[in-house]
Amino acid sequence: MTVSGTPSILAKAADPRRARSGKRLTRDFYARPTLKVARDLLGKILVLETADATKTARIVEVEAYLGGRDPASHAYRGPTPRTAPMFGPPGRSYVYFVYGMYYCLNVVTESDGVAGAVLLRGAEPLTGFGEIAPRALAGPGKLARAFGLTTKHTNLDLVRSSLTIRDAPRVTASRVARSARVGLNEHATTNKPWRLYVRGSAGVSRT
DNA sequence: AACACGATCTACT
DNA sequence: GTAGATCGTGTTG
Repeated sequence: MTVSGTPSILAKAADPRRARSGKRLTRDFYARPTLKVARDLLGKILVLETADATKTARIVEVEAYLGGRDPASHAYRGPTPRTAPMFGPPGRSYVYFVYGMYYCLNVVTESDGVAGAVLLRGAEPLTGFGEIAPRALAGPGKLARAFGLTTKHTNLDLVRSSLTIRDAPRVTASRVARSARVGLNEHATTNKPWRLYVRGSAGVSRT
């Protein structure tokens, strides 16, 4: 921010939202308030490089999970072995196992020591899924399964590892929709509209 | 050591 | 719309 409110060239160059399509998102992108990171992750490209292939998909649905003040967050009651990544440095992965058969991928936000994460809930496959590629990865379990992610992929550094996110053009505000988060216990009052998705995308789990 | 349950998905009525 | 699959995790005893 500048004193006048008009972004200087330097401030603009430092803005983590600025488009650098194709390049890895850097640490400063993740080291921000969770809701802003969630919003800006829409349209970005999730990438996993393996010996076989490089899988890529466009992120179209996310949910923000704030730490200590968010009763729906795994981090609400303090760190445990499972949730430790949420309290660690930004730009890491947090993968957890649910319902005895599914994995969910999160991106860790906020500064080191402050809990926060964005759940990746839906994506549009782009490359690396073979001839019979699915048309959509709608739902966090399906997304993680399509990428072959397990708890072995938790706490990986997205800025340095083979699991990463590449920059891509920002989704326009008119195409972004918000709703309450999915699959939470009662606590309707605490279920804020922190689910963000791209209107009309096949990769969105529900509308 | 035992227990209750979950940031889900699929199949079936 | 509802039930069943299936097991790691956190909590309680």
